[in-house]
Amino acid sequence: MPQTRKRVPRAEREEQMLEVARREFAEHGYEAVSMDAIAEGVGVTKPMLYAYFDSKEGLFLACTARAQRELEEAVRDAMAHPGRPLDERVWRGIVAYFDFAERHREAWNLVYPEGSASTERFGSQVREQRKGLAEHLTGIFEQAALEEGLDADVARLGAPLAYAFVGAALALASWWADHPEEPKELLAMRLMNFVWTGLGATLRGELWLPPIPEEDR
Amino acid sequence: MPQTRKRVPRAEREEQMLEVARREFAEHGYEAVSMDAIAEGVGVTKPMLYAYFDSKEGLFLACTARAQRELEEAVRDAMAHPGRPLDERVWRGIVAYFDFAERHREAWNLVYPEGSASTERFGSQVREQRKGLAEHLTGIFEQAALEEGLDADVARLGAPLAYAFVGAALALASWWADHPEEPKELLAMRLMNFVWTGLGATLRGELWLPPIPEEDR
Amino acid sequence: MPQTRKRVPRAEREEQMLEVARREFAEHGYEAVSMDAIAEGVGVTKPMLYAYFDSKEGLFLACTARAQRELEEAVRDAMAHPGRPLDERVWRGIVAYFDFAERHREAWNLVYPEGSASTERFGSQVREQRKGLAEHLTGIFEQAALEEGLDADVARLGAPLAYAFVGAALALASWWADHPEEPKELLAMRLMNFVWTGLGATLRGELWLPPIPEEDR
Amino acid sequence: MPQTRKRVPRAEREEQMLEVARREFAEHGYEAVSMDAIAEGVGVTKPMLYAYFDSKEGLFLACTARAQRELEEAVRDAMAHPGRPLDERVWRGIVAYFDFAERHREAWNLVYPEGSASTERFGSQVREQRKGLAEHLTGIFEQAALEEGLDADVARLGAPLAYAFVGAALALASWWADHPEEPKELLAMRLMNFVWTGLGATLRGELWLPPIPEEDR
DNA sequence: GATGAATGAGGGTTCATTCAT
DNA sequence: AATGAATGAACCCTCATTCAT
Repeated sequence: MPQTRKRVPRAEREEQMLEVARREFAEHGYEAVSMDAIAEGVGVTKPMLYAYFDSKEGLFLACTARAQRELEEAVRDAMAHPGRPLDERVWRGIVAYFDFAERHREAWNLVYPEGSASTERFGSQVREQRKGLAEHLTGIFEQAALEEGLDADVARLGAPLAYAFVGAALALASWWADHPEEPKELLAMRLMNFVWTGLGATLRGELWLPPIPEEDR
Repeated sequence: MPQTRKRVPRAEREEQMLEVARREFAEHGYEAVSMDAIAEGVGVTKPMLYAYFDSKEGLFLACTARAQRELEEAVRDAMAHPGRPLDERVWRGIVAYFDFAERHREAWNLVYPEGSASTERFGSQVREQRKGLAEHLTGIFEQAALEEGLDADVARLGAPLAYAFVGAALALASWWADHPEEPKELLAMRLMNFVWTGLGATLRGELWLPPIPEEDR
Repeated sequence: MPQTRKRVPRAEREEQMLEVARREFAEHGYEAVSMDAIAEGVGVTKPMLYAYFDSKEGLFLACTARAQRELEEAVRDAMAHPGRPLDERVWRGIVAYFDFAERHREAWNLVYPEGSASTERFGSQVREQRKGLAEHLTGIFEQAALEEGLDADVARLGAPLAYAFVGAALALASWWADHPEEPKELLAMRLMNFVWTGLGATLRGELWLPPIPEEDR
Repeated sequence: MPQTRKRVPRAEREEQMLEVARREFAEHGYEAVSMDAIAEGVGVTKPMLYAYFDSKEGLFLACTARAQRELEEAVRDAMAHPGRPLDERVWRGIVAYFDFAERHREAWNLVYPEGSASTERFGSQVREQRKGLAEHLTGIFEQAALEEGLDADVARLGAPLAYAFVGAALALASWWADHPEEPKELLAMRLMNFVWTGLGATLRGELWLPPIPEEDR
């Protein structure tokens, strides 16, 4: 005789589930979290989880997708100042990025599960989701390059650099986790300095060239 | 009657085990690999694995530690040209890095399990191991900065930048996995350009400063 | 707000449910069918199923009982030609039997779930229902025997033979499923020839006797 | 710390498992039996079952295959009296059949799970196994027919009749379950009488023809 | 008449790990 | 040095069934 404990409308329950699941997944990783644990955390029984999310995989993917979307939106919004110069917009993006890492640590861990939450076999799917940010940056860079009068070929070089950029930011945020005393703005400034000069030079077509190896001389 | 299948000296067996385990972990991730599968791959029975490595965790950590060490050594060796200028040494390091990613994909996947091999709950331990490279770079940067006459405080700024540097390299290597047509050297050059100018400027004390926000004016 | 989707009178709903349930049970077997699936097939929610049939078991039994009744009626009706000789009546019964197997495959599968729909733990109940046909035949045989002047004791021998008869028919129908090219009438004729001569002889008191075993001689 | 309770060689354990599983499946049907129950019956834990039989399905199929083989062999052996006339050989087969049903009730129930042990979705596989007996009979009938000088076309008619035969025997054995007071030999004689006359006539080419339907006259 | 939300119970399967030989 | 036999503990998932509306 099923004891119906509390009747909560679907949307709300879904919300609760996502919240708990996100926390658990972020903290322990996909494999280490059991559906039982999540259910208990929500105060429901397992079948409800399956009724709403079909499978553990489904629930996990729902969590990451949402976290991804939130991060992307935060950065996007911060950069959406059409009239302003590119460096300022990038700067705002960086700040938003670190801000998000600080204020939504769980979501952030799901997006960049560097050794904390595992992405396991979801690699492809999660990476696909993750591309969003880099692609967005790529677009901005290309456009900016074109506006500055560079030709399309050079502008297209921006793509891998956007990825490198995001990677640098990610690594810095990771480093930050071990040095929480560092103020966020200083961190952002560091990244900006690190990245902006080189980026600017590259987009302007300046080139560093490798020294001719001794053995080739 | 326990059939002693083949008597193989300890060192050799250990080698075989590490090899198989590394391959399996790199390809499927920690959780998805069973001790059964590894034992079968080696051609031994499970108790042997436990006799040599205590636990699954121990075996896994042995794999990552070794992979980590190999990558580190490769980069270190490449940079060990005392007389040469810093830019050249960094350049060589970058090339060695990408080279390693290309030629020892399995080891590389264990070190940077971006969604393929999971690090799962070993986050802390693996990250600890992983620090090696960035720390090494940090040391080099600091020393170079001192040699260039900068004071120690400024030099210490190099640390987070070294992390950012490695992060950028990692992201670029990831991007590379999706664009294998790109020649490795071009990639390395891109990273060098991206990173070197900014790094140099930073180490020289030049500073990009954020625009004063409108609302503060 | 509980959305009352469609108000359908009880009898009609019951009909729909039985139809869907029969189809599902016949195709996948009792255990492999979930109440969810049936409810969805009908376009109702599960509680309705329970309101009408109490339990899964109840629903299933309702399906088989009905299928059983239909088959029985078909054969009965076909044999109900009081004036005609017994062989003709039996012949008509056989034809009706195969006809039913062909035209109401689902119902037939529920009655004789040879490896398709499982009867599972309902063995006793379903077998009880299934007896109907054999018992009916028994009655006819007995009556015919009496009419032919045989005494009651011999007539009673008809009972097991009636079962054997039905078993032979069933097996032949199963064989038919693998040889659908065979015309139904030919099949019926085969069965009739197979069964009628021996049956007639038996009812007439003729006897085949086993050879005296060598070891007894 | 796994408490190794008793060490039993593989072959023996396999035997135990098959025995228990057969009993359980025969009595309650596939779905109603849990691996837990079987394991407990054997005095082992579940993983051992999986180590030896891969899956519940595998275990079940191993049971039925063996039961099938045993029954077939019993009947085959009984009929293997090359010099003797066909009727005697068939008679011996029938007796062996009922004998088996009586003495190995569990195995028999697995082969003909008429409402007791369910064959569920294994229909095709089990039926395939089951064909053996009928096919064997078919062969014997054909050969006998040829020996009696009938032409091949008529002889081939034997196939469906062999199935009908086996079906009749099965039904009779089922009926027997409800009338255990009946001596096995009498049952066999009944079947023989029922079946032999008709079969003989058919193989001799005699034909019962349906009466011309009234409406066609 | 009808529904959405909920549950308890259990089933198959897999795994890391170990004892006895 | 090596193995075959064994286990305890989970885990994912599904199902029949019901309460509150």
